[in-house]
Amino acid sequence: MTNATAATTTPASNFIRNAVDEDNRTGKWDGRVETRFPPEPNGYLHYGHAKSICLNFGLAESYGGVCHLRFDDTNPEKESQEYVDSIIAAVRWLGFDWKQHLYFASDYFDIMYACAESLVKAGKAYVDSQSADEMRARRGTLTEAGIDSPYRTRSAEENLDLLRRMRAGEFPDGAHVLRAKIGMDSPNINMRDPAIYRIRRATHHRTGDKWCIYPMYTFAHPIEDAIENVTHSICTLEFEDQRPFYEWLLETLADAGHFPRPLPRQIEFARLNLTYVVLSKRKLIQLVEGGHVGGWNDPRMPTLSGARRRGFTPEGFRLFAERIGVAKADSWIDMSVLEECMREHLNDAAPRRIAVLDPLKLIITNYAEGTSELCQAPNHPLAPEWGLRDMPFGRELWIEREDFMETPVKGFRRLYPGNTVRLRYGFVVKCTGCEKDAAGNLTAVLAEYFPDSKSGTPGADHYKVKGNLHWVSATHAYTAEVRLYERLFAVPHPDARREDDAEGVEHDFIADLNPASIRVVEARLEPALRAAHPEDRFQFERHGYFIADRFDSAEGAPVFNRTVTLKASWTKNEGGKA
RNA sequence: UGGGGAGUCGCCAAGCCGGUUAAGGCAUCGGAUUUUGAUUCCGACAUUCGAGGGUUCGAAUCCUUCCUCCCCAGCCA
Repeated sequence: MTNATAATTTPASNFIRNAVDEDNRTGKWDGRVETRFPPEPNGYLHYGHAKSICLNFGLAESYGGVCHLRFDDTNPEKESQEYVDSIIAAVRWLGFDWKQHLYFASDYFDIMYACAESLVKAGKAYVDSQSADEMRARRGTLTEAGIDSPYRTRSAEENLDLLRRMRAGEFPDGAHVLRAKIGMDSPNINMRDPAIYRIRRATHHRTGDKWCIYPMYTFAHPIEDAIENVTHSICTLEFEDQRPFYEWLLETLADAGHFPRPLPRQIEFARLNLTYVVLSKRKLIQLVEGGHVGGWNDPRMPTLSGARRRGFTPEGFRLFAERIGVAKADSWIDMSVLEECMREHLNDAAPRRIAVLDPLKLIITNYAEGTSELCQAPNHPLAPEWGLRDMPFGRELWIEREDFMETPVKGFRRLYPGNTVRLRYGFVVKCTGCEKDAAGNLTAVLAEYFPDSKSGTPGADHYKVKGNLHWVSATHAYTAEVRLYERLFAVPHPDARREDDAEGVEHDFIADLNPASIRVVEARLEPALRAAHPEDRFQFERHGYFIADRFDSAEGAPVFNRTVTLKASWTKNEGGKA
């Protein structure tokens, strides 16, 4: 229908595709493109990961290549199978397929260890017995060179013996560390003999207690890429300074015959920054542990599990990734861009339904009591093939409270005494007044209907009205819980420092939470909605897109989450185009 | 202050190994259609590419000086 569904066709030019094109031109990889999405299973995936996933899988997809799903599980203390499972579910939910390429860094521990021994034998790595503090003290600063460790000159034999005993468990945690031997005077701090293996007695979620030494990311990652024959290793900008070591390691190992050339190439891109949320794991944990949200999959959380419950769609994320592009400049994407991508896909994909979220009784005074009739409404205005559904009409209806004003503001074209509107897919009615209780509170709106104005009947089109309101029969309505979500934070940059923040103190982003990020209402839904299954998505006309909650819905009794509202160019408070 | 990156329309972002009028998307603003104040559709929207110099017939693209922002001193990834 619109471009949302065809969005995956023409990828825009970007520096990564240019690099791949260049490699293809020179025949570097014989046209092969192999990427990887390498999360550490130490938490839940968030919107930022979606960008990386779409980038890596999308790149492979468009070049006829393959993208691996690889778990970078080199730090057992922080990782768990639970995270592995949730990550697999999230990537699969996004619709990507890694074929048989599901890998774990931990499966390469033997090879990595062999590489370490190889480095030691070649005099390119040594066992340092300084404490972490001592190492830090001798690392130098940004402007001063570091100082060689007193253990830096150990012989290859001694280093090999020490490394083997490290592996054998002869030393306590922290007693030694294996370091690459490059140079303590490098202007790039990451090249000042980086640590590549540490002793850590921790049970690994996959290798158990087989190892008591674990490779560092710096050392492990390039090797993982080389083992898997990755061609383009795409990561975020903060690893740029790591690239010289990535290349040093792989060149060194290739020289020693461990890996064939050409070697994989690391390419860095700018990570996603989104307004109105926080994406740092540390802050997300605070939100969960502080009870500010209902958990990691709370629909307001910027996690992929939260997005799924919220009703966001994989297609929407892909459109988003394509729309924001990829570059090296730090940039901020407004949340409205993501929301609009979701609307675009949902507009195509979601059947229409009627829901009254803030019910007000409308009484059709000239409609016979105790009777009702059926009206037909299309499931999608632009897709007649989706068919029609029945909606009962009767004397008493529920309409939206905001669709009536006793004394209308300028530009208001809904219900007010004397005005005529169409009850969508039903009849044209003329407002005759309203009823109030003793306290003066509005209790019902009164109107008369025109029997010859029923939608779909001959002549019904002769009525020209400006307002089209949704409604649901009071005697047939399905009353259900509907959660109305809004943005998690009230400000665009919850983690940015503010003028009035105390010196040296981090801004309290919790204070910026949007108090209206969730509102639960008891809505009146059209009867057809009773049959919705978990994760069925709909557009509630004139409101927005909603999804039946996958966890809280019961058979025949779904509850709904609002994914995103429809765009609104008119509100009675702000006024607008009349 | 050392090193590594980045600065093109309100937000993204092509272009950048010099060459016609600076892609495209989003947003915005007009107008048309519309039984969702939605969608869709048409139209408008950077004499200017962080700033200043310079080279050149010609520069966003080359040289140069400067400014601003981001990243790096874990036995995290």
